[in-house]
Amino acid sequence: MAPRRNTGSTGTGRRADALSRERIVEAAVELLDTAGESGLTFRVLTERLATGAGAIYWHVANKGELLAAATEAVVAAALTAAPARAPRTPREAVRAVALGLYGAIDAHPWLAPQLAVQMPRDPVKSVTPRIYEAVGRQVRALGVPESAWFTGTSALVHYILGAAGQNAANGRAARAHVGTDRGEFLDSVSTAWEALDPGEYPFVRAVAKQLRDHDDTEQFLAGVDLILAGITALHAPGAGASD
Amino acid sequence: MAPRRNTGSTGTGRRADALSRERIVEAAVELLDTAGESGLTFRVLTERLATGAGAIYWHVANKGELLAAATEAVVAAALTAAPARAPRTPREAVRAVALGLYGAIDAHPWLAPQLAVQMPRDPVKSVTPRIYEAVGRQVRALGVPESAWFTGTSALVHYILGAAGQNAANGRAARAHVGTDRGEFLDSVSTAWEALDPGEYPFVRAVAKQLRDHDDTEQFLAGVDLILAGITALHAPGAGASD
DNA sequence: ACCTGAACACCGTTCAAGT
DNA sequence: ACCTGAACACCGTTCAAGT
Repeated sequence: MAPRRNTGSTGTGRRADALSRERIVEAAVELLDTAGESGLTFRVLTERLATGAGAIYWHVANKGELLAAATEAVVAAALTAAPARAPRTPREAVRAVALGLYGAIDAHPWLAPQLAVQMPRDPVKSVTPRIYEAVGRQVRALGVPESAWFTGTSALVHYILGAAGQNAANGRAARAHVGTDRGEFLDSVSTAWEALDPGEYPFVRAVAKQLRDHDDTEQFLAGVDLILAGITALHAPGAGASD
Repeated sequence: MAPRRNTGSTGTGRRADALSRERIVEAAVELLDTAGESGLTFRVLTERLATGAGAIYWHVANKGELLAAATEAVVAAALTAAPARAPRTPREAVRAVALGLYGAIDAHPWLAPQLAVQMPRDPVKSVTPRIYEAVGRQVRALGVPESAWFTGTSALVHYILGAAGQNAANGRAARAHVGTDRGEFLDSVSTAWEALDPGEYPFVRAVAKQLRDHDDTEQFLAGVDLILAGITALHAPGAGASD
C-alpha cells in the first residue's frame, strides 16, 4: 500500500525541524556515506532523526524507495555540477560528464550497486534518463550519424558504470585491510598477480606491473578515449576527430 | 574465526549424500537461480540439505564466503565452456569470451552485483584473474603493443560487467511487472521515453525508438566492437584489423 | 495530517551438546 | 571430525493508539 504524501499546505506553523521526506533522504545519504550500505538502518535513522519508525514510513514507502531517493539526489547533483573547466570540444565534454559520474560514485561508493539495480527498475522517473541525456548529448555533438547515437551512448554508460563500480569496490577492499590505502592495496595485488602460475596466468602476470603503476582516474579516462576513438573510427570518417 | 575444513581421509564410509562444501555451494547456486539473491537463506538452505545451521557453518565461514564460492563456480564454468564455433580471428575470440560472460550473467542475474563486490575483495584467489586472463589473452592476440594491453583489457572487462549488469537488472525489472516479458518491457520504457519533456530530454526522446528496436545481444556486441575499433585505431596502425 | 513505539516475522551467526 | 538445534542480536515493516 502506497503511503500518503505531504499534500501541501498544512496551514500553520510546522516546527522548523519538522520531519520531511527531504530531511529523511538527507540523513540517509549521510549515513550511507559514513557507514556504508549496511549502516543504513531504520533504527539508527530513527535515532538520528529523533522519531519513531512509523514516522519515517509515513514519508517513505520502504527501504527500497529510500535508497532510490538517495541515489537520485546524489546523481542529480553530480550531473548538475558544472565541470571545473568549460569543455572546448565534444570529446572534452564527454570526458567531463564521465568524470562527474565517476567522481560521484567514488565519493559515494554505495551508489554503484544502487545504480545497477535501480536504473532499470523505474526507467522513467528514475535517474536513468538523466544519465543517458547527459552522456548522449555529447555523443550527438561528436557529429556522428544518428544511427550511432544509441550504441555509442549505451556503450559509454555501461563502461562508466562498470569502471566506477569496480573502482568503488577497490576502495572498499582497500579500506577493509587495516592501515592500507588504495595505492598500497593495488601494490599488494600486483605482487600477488606476479606470483601466479606462469602456465595458467601468463597474461595477468605480464600486466601486473601496469596494474601497480597505473593511476585510477587516468586509466578510466583512457577507457573513455578508447570508446570515443571507436565511435569516430566506425562512423564519421571526416568530422569530429579534432581535439 | 575461520572454520576448520575437510582435512581429507575420514577413513571409512561416509554417507553418499554426506554434507560437503561442494554440495552446499551447489544448493546455493540452485537457490540463487530460482529464488534470487534474497531467496538464499540459511534456513531454506538448511531445509533443502536436511541439516542444521551449524552443519553449514562447519563447511563455510559465513554467507559472504558462500556467495563468493557460488560466484566462482559459475564463472569458472562459463569461462571454461568452449564457444559454439571456434573463433577464427582475435576479434571473434574477444567476442566469444565477452558473450560467454554476458550469457552467464544473463542466466544467473545474481552474478552481476556479486562480481562487482567480490572481484576486488580477494583479487588473487577469486575470479578476477580468471576473467582478466581470458579477456586479456585475446587482446594480446590482436597484435597491439604491450603498453595497450592493460588499458584495453580493463576497458573491455568494465564494459562487459557494466552492460551485463544492466541487462540482468532489466530482466529483473521486466519480471517484476507481472505478465511482461523483456520485449514488452523495453517497449513500454521506449514509449515512456518518448513522452518525456522535449526541452529537458531531447536526446533521450530521439533514441527512444532505437531502444525499442534493439536486440540486447547485438547491442552488447556492438559495444564490444566499438572498444575493439578504438584499440586498433589508437594502436597498431598496421596489424590486427582484419576480420 | 502526522507521529509514537511496541510487536511481528524473519534474518545471520553462535555454541553447548551430541555422535 | 562432523552435526544438531535452541538461543541471541538484529533487521524491515505494521499498526493500534495518540495528538
